Formats: sequence, C-alpha cells, structure tokens
Amino acid sequence: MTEKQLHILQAAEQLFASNGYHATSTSKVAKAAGVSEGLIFRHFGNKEGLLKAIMDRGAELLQSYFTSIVFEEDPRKMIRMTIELPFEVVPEHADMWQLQYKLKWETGQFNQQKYDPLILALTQSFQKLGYDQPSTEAFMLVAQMEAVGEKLLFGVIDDSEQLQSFLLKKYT
Amino acid sequence: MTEKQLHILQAAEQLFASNGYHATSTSKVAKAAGVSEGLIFRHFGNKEGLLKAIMDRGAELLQSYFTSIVFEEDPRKMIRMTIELPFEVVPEHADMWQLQYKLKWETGQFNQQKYDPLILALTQSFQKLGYDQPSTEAFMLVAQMEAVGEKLLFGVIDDSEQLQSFLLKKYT
Amino acid sequence: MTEKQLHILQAAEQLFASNGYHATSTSKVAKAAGVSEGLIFRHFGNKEGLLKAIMDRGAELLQSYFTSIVFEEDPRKMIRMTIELPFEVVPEHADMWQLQYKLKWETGQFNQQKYDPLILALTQSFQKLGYDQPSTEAFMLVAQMEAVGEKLLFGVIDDSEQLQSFLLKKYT
Amino acid sequence: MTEKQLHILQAAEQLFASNGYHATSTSKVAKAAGVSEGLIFRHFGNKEGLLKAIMDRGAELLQSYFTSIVFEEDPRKMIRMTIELPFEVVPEHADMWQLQYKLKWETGQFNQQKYDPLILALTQSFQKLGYDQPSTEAFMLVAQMEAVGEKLLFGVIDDSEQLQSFLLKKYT
DNA sequence: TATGAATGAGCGTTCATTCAT
DNA sequence: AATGAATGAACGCTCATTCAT
Repeated sequence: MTEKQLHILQAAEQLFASNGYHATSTSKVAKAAGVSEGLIFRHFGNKEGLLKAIMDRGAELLQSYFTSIVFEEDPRKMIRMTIELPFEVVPEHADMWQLQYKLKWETGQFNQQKYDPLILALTQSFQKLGYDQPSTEAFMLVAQMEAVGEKLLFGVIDDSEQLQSFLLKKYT
Repeated sequence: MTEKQLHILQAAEQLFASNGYHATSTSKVAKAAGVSEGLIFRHFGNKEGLLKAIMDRGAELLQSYFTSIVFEEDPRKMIRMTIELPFEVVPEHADMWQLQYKLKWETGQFNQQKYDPLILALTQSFQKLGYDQPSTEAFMLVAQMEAVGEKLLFGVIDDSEQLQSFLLKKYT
Repeated sequence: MTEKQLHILQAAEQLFASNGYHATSTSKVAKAAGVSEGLIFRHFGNKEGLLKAIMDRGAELLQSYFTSIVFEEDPRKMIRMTIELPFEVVPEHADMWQLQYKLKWETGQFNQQKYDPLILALTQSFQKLGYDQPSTEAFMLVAQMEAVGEKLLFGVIDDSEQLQSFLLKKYT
Repeated sequence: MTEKQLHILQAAEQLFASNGYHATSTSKVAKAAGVSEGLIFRHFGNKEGLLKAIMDRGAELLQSYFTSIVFEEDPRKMIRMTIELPFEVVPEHADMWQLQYKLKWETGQFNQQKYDPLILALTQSFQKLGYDQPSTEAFMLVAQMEAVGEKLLFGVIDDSEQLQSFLLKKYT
C-alpha cells in the first residue's frame, strides 16, 4: 500500500461518509486526496472497488472490536462492554460508522451476519445469567446499540453518559 | 393536486424507495409516471422539490399514526401501541418506510423532532407508571421501535410475533 | 427526422469516413454538426447507434443502385452497368464509400450478402452469354469492381476512363 | 533487437490485426507481451512508432514474396506465381495480412508503391505475351489478387481451389 | 535495460434542467 | 397544462505518455 493509495482511501472514506457514495464523484475524491483521478482506477479498478476497499477496512476494524468482547468470560462484563461499545467507538471513528450506516441503506446490502458472532456470544451470557429468552435478549441488545450509534452520529443525544449509565443499570 | 401530479409522486416514491434518491433519474420517474420529463419541473420546480413533496406525504402519514397513540390515556396501552406500531405499519407501507430510512441517511436530513410528540407522550406514561428515568425510557423505546422497523424491512427477523410478545412482556 | 438529426448524421458520416469510427469522438461529431453532444445520445442511443443509422442510409443507397442493374434484361448491358458502377458512384458519394470500406475492416463485420442479389443476377447474364463458370465469373467481376472502387478512393488511378474502357472491352 | 522487443512486436501485431490499431491499447500490448508499459515507449518512442515497426516488418515479408516472382523469366510462370500468391500466403500469414488490410483503411496510409515492382515486372510479362494494354492488365491482375486475399481473410470463398484454377485458366 | 506508479486529457454517456410549441 | 427537443456540465473510466527508481 503506497502513500497515495492511503490518501485516496482516507479521502474517499471521509467524502463517502459525509456525502454518500453516489453523491461523491471520483474527481472530488482525487482532488481531496491530492492525486490524479486516473490513479484511483489504477489502484482500485473502479469506483465500486474503492468502496469495497474502504468497507474491508471497516469490517476489519469492526471485527477487532468484536473479538475483544466475544472472548470475555464474565457474562456481565461482556454485556457491559457491548453497551459501552457505541459510546467509545462511534466518536472515535465517526466517519467509518457514518459510512457503514449510509451504505447499509444506499446499497441495500446489509450484512446482518457481521453481528452473528457477537449475538451468539451474548446469547450464552444471557443464558448463564438465567434470562428467559436469551437469544432474543441478545438480538435486541445489539439492535439497541446500533440505534444508539445512529443517534450519536446524528447528534441527537444530549447527555450520552447518562444514557450509558441508564443502559448499564438496565442490564446488570 | 392533478391526476398526473399524483402519478409522478407515486412513481417517484416507489423508485426512490427501491433505488435511492441519487440513483433515480428524473427521466426514469417521468417514464414510470407516464408523463413528459418537463412536467416534473413545472410541478415541483426541481428534483429536490419532488423529494420534499414525497417527504411531506410521508411525514403526514407518520403523524396520523402518532396521533392515535399520543392521545391514548391509559399509559400501558400507549406503550403497547407503540410497540405494535412497527409490526403493523411497516409491512403495510413498506415502500414509504424504506424511503424514509433511505433518505434519512442519503440526504442526512434526519428530523428527530418528528418523534418529539410521541416521546413526550411516552415520557408522561412512563412517569405515571413510576419509572425512574421516564424520558430516557421513552427515548430508548422509540429508538428500539425504529431499530425493529429497520430489521423488519431488511427481513432479518424470523419470528416477528415472538419478538413482539417479548417486547410487550418487557414493558408491561 | 428533425433538421438537427440530419446535421448529426451528415457530420458523422463525413468524420467517420475521413478519420474512422474509433478515431472520431462524439464530441467532434457534435461540434461539426453544431449541436450539443447530449443530443447525439438522445437521438441515436449511443455511438454505435449513430454508426448503425449511417450504415442503414448507406445500405439503402447501395440497394437503390443495385436494383437498377439487377432488373436489366440485356445481359451485356447488365455487365456494362456493373463495370460503370464504381466509376460513377464512387466519385459522387465518396464519403459514404470510404466509410463502407473503412468499417468493413474496422468492425470486421463484412456483409458479403449485400452483393448476393447482384452476383446472382450477373451469374444468369454470364450463363446466357455462354460463359463456362458463370457464378465464378460474376463473383470475380464484383470483386474487381470493389477493388476498382478502392483504388479510386485512394486516388491511385491516373486515367480512370482508360481503365473503364479496358474493362468494358474485356467483358463484351 | 532484444528478445523483449520482439515479444512486443509480436504481441502488437497479433492484437492490432485482430482488434485494430485504435482499439488496442498500449497497456494491452504490454500485458500480452509480458512487459512493462514503459518499455514500449523506450523502444518505439510512441504508439505510432510501434505501428511503423510492425508495418516495416510486414513490408519486408511482402517484398520477400515479390522478389521470388519478379525475377522469374518465364512470363506465364510469373503470372501463375502471382495468382497463386494469395492462396498460399494469406492462410499462412493470416495475422499479418489482416493487419495490412486493416491498417490500409484505418490509418489511410496506403502505399500503392509497394506493388510497383511487381506491377512493372508483370507489365513486361504481359507485353512479352502480346497483350494489348500490358500495364493495365498488370494493374488489374494485382488488384484482383488483393481482392481475392481480402475475400479469403473474410472466409467468403467456399472453394478456393476452384477459384484458383479459374483464374489460372483465364490468364494462360 | 526495465519497471510500474503517476499523470492529465479525452472518451462515451447520463443527467437535471430549460424552453419553444 | 403538457410535451419533448435541446442543452451543457458532470460523471466514471481509459488512454498514451512520463519519470523516478
């Protein structure tokens, strides 16, 4: 990965995230990356290839967060880590998350399976804690964290710490 | 509103919903509506005006659903109605909902205020029922219902009745 | 067929003929036709559609020449008319002929069948005149006329009248 | 001429022949030759230089065929060899011939002079045999052989042996 | 000699929009 | 109110060519 390739990826990630995939032209990406437009196509084949490269980076990041949760043995701790996830990771990688949410709708290709390992692990945790319908609990917890991430991105949450402690109290 | 105006709106609603705003050309809308290209611009000014008209129709529909909930006096019943909302309304008006979700991200113009009356009313209900943090409860309930609507649209919920009863049990 | 459509066809015919299909850009065609580039695509779909429209016009012209020959009853006269064909028609419609020859090679889609009616009619004439292998005679006569047309276009024939009378003498 | 230079020439010859000059990109040539893109330009200056090098090779090959004919002393034998030329040489070097024909039209740079030595020699042969207009006879014989070569390349000749003997009978 | 990253102009095509009818 | 021919800017992408290594 050359330096310019990275410039392209970063510029595209930021522009796709803030304006959307279709509304971002390759020429704008090139300009923002300080690179000729042709270089995008040499390195990524076409615009969709560029998108895919970004998505792959995002998926890797997502996985790296999930693994640290999934292998946690203490069920309460695992749930706590899940709840903390959006509050920590969304502000830190806002661009990437905005992009993930945007593309979920723009491309219509939502890959629910990404969350499967997390949901499975949470199911076991809820089971250990004696919940009635552990898999549904896990499903809805993850769904809520997605929703919270969304709201954080849109900036409609005034007091995020209060919301976080509210959620933690609910599940522990 | 002439008949042709309505044709345009319906065609655009369906196309925007399934393909997205940017990926739908005005010429495709015109063709689908059985109308000349120019007519769209005579009636709606420009493509964005067409979008706005559609969004307004959607907002009206949304409000009509909310009002029946908001004026419910029995707090438990109001909460139940809120939970039932996505399970009933999303399958019935899938196009419109898909559109609302899509545009929320594609245009970035999400209007959280739409939910304010509902959240406010729910806050009062939770208060009546003695919940600790009624406004946060209301906020998260609505957020969950949004998330459930999303999942229903994507078809990743196997047993929607079971999920519905799970949620009802949680809140009553 | 509007006036501008005709302008486009004429400009394209001339440019394709002198520079070739691939070497002629649609923007050059538009400029030469005094028309916006987009109009080409509205009327002809794409560049290939433009080419096809030109080829169709050419085929019509070709057919109109052939019919007057094919229905000639006097075998000697039919042969004479065939021989005279390139000397008359090539100078008059040089652009169109240049284009036909160019595309025969550029696109690789040579349609020998175009000549079939002419070859068939000539075969009968040679037969009437008692030639040994009338169909081969007809085939080679047409091939020679194609070759003469080529040479005329390239301007490598000094004395075309002398060549014409040479050929006439050969076959009568 | 290094080994890589030869690879480039062969790849370009084959690609130009089958797809045409304009439709063949230098990058495709480089890939087919197993060589970096830059090397083409180091060796041949630019794309046109590459074309020229190929044409020169073709002209050499053509000349080598002509010389064996031109120095034939028996006039009937010389004519026979000329007639046999396309039937022998075209199937053997189809690529090269296709290229020569294609470029004749695509680049417009047809060099009739290539045939001059052959036409001159044939003129003398026809003179020896007492033909009336020997130079025109020679010109048209060569033109016919070009046309036959064309038809062979396009695969529109069913029985090439019959055609060959037809032509031989005509001239001997 | 040879590579391949990088360029910038140009390509065919689509699009939102205008306007004479 | 309604049409559809016409526009021109932008789009994604390809290309011949350059140059540091």
